[in-house]
Amino acid sequence: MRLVFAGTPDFAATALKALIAAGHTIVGAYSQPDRPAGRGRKLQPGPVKQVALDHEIPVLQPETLKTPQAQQQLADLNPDVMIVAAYGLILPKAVLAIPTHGCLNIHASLLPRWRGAAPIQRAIAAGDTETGITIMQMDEGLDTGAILLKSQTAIDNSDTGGSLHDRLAELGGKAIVKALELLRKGELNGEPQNDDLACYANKLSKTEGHIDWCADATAIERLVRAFNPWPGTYTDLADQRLRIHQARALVAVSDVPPGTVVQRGREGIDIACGNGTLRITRLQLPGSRAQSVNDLINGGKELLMPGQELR
RNA sequence: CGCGGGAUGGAGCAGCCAGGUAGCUCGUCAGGCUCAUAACCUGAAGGUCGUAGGUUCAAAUCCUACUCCCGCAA
Repeated sequence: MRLVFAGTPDFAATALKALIAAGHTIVGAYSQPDRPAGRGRKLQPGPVKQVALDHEIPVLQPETLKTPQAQQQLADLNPDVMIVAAYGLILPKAVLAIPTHGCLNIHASLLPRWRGAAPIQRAIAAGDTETGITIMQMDEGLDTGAILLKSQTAIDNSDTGGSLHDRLAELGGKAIVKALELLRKGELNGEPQNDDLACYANKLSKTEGHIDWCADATAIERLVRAFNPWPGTYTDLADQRLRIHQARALVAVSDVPPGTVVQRGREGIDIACGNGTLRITRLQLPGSRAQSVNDLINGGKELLMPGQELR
């Protein structure tokens, strides 16, 4: 089969590598145009582009797929299937119809739950105990297409956005390879989604990572895990912004206002929350890299002393 | 040329502004105390102060360039 791949970040690159390893022929790889990124704002190729270049797969980076020219370009590749994973561009109806078997999407949740941009982090933040990968036949809606294949994994309470992302990326690669195998045998069948069970995973923003100490400690802990390593959670101490990398909720309740440091020790720094207490175990100071609370105390700085308040 | 912070034994930091003996909290190793310990006491090892130049009698410290790391912004 002639496959066209479309994706941009690491999650998609892992799937692309799985397809290549499974011996598939990729006749073209779509990826978002290089954007100025990082310090110095240099143009940087995304992970999918990098993998494609390494395997001498032609890379296409149109700004949009809405133009007739872009669509003709895809048609010229004469694809049987287009595999889409975290591409970031809308596929118009005309594009969905170009490949013989349409477009298959690798989505990082068990649809119809968590349709949208950030299903991995939203699942952790919501306290889900299970998530997975759905291979879906794309239609015009946002992650509304028929479900072709699911693969699940448990979320445990040490999972972070990063660890779950990596696990799901691997699962996604395996799932798409399996789906194509079923498609080849004519055994890939779709099942419509139950829209009543749908919910949406909104895009993550950095400001969402600003910890609200009035919230429940367990909810904050889940946010910290979900947003690690990106976009990260933070709080303000006086004029310094502290990034919180690791924390866990304690049941202990104190009578001080939420955001107040109640205890400071080598095992962690405890902060009063709206309900419960959050023990910060790993954090990052301005200009520095992430460090454990033990390291912070070794440094001798009188930061986060009991009684200080975080905002 | 986007803005700013940083690099000092294995870890986290102080010292730099006002050049002159390598410091602190840990870790490691050895010994001691103890029924015992991640606790306590004593001692030891371990550092080209990111790299390369410059100024100086003398540079971790002042000047220049470069490398790498971090935050913001994208």
